[in-house]
Amino acid sequence: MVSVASTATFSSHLLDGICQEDLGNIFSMAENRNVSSKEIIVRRGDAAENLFLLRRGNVRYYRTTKKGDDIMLRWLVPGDTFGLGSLLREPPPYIGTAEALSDGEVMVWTTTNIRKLAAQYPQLGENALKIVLQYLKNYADRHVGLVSKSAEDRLADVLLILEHQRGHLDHGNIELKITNQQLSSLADISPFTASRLLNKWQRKGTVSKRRAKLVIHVPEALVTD
Amino acid sequence: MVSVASTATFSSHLLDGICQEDLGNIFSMAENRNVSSKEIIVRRGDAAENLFLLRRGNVRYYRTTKKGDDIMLRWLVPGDTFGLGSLLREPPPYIGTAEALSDGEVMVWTTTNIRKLAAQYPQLGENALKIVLQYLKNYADRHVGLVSKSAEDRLADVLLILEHQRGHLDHGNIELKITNQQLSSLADISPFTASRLLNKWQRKGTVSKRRAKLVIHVPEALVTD
DNA sequence: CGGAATCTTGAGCGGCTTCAAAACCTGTGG
DNA sequence: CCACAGGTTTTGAAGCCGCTCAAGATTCCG
Repeated sequence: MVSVASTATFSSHLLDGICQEDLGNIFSMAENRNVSSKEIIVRRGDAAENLFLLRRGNVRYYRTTKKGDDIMLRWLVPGDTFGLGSLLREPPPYIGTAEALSDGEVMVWTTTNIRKLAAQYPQLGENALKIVLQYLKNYADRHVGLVSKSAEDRLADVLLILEHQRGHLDHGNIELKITNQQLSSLADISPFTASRLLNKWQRKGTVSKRRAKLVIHVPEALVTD
Repeated sequence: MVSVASTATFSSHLLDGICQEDLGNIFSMAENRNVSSKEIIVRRGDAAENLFLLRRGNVRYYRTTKKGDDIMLRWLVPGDTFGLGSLLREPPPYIGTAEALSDGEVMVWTTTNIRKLAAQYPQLGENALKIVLQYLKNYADRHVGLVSKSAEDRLADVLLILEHQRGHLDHGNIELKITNQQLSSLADISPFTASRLLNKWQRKGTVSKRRAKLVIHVPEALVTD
C-alpha cells in the first residue's frame, strides 16, 4: 500500500516508541487531508475536536491581538502536532489559529478516534504529554528571552531554532521560505528592526536574505549564549 | 484517620473525577512533606523525579536570567501541581525553580509511584495533560499581553489573576501576601513602575498596598479588556 | 507591463527602565 | 522599651532601545 511506503521514512514525536503494526492501525483511523496555501486549518477559540499531524508543508500557529497584529506562537514543520486538546474528554478551545503557509498534507483524527487509540496504546498519551511539556519549555525560554535579551539576540535565537527545525543537514546553507514579517513575529520585534538586523548580518556574510528567502551561512555567528 | 478528614475538603485538578476510594490509594503512595519559607523545593535543570501537589502555603516558580534577574513563571497556590515531567518514562529537567514563600505542605510522589498510579488510573494522566494544556494557554495569554499591552494593563491582569486564584470569595477585599517586587516579576515590569501604578490605584481607592500586603477593593476597575 | 507584496532607510519620539538616594516599615535582640 | 538592621517602597531625573511613520525602492508574478 502506498501509505505504508510513505510512512516508512516518516517520524513524529507523537508516534515515538510505537511499533510498525500499531502504526498501521493508528494511521487507518486518520483522515489524510490536503491543505492549500493560506488555508485556515483550525481557528482559535473553536473546540479542539481534531488532532493534526503535519506531514508536508509549513504551518504558522498564531494569535491576533485586539489591535489586529498577529503574533506567531509557533512555526510548524512536518512531524509537528497541533490540537492536542482533542485527547481530552471535553476538548478545550484551540489556543491559536493554524494557517497553511504552503500547500501541504495533514493527518487528522477526531476526538473520538484518537481517544480510542490512546486507550489502546498508552504510549500515545505519554507522547502527547511529552510534546506539550516541550512546548511549555519553549514558551518559558521565549518568555525569558523576551524580557531579558535584546532584539538582536532574540532574532538570532529564532534563526537558530528555524535551522534546527529543518534538521540541520550538514551545516547551514538551507533555504528557508520565510518573510521578514514572519521572522519579526517569531522574534517579537518590528519588521523594520528585523530588516536592519538581517542586513547587518548579510553584510558580514552570516546570512543571505532575499524576498521571502533566508539562508543561514554561518550559524555559529548567531550563537549568543 | 487524620488524612481522610483532611482530604475531604481538598481539591486539585490533578485529582478531578477520581473517586474517594482511589484517592485513598493514591494518597497512600505519596509522602507528605512540610516545607519552610524560602526553601528551594525543586531546582531548574534537575531531572523531574518527583510530582508535587501543593497543599498549604504559596510557592513561586521562577527562572533566573543570565543577568541574575528572577522571572516568575507562576505563582502557585494550594491545589496546584508542579513537576509533571515526572509522569514520563524519562523525566525531563524541571523548567523552573520552585521556592516556598511561606511555610507549607506538599504531597510528593516519585516517578516510579506516580507512573504506577497513572497506569492504574488513566484519569490521572488525562488530568495531567489537561493541566499542562492550561499552563500552555496561560503562557500564550501572558506572551500576547507582553507584546501588545501596556505595563499598566499587564499589572492589572496579574492582580485579577491573583484574586481569581484565591477563589474569589464574595467580592475582593482578600489580603494577599505579596511584594511589589514579586508583582512586577509576574507582570514583566520593573518594581519602580509597579510602585507607581499601585500608588495611582491606591489614590483612587481601587487597591490598598502596604509592605507585602495587597488588598483589591474594586476588581472591576482593573478590567482592561 | 502593471500591481501587489516585500523590503529598505531615515528621522523622531515615547514608554519604561535605570540609577541614586532617601524614607519607611517590621521583627529582633539587647 | 528602644534602637538597629534588613528588607521594602517611594520619588525624581535622565536616557535608551526599539517602535512608529512616511516614502521610496525592489522583486515577483500574472
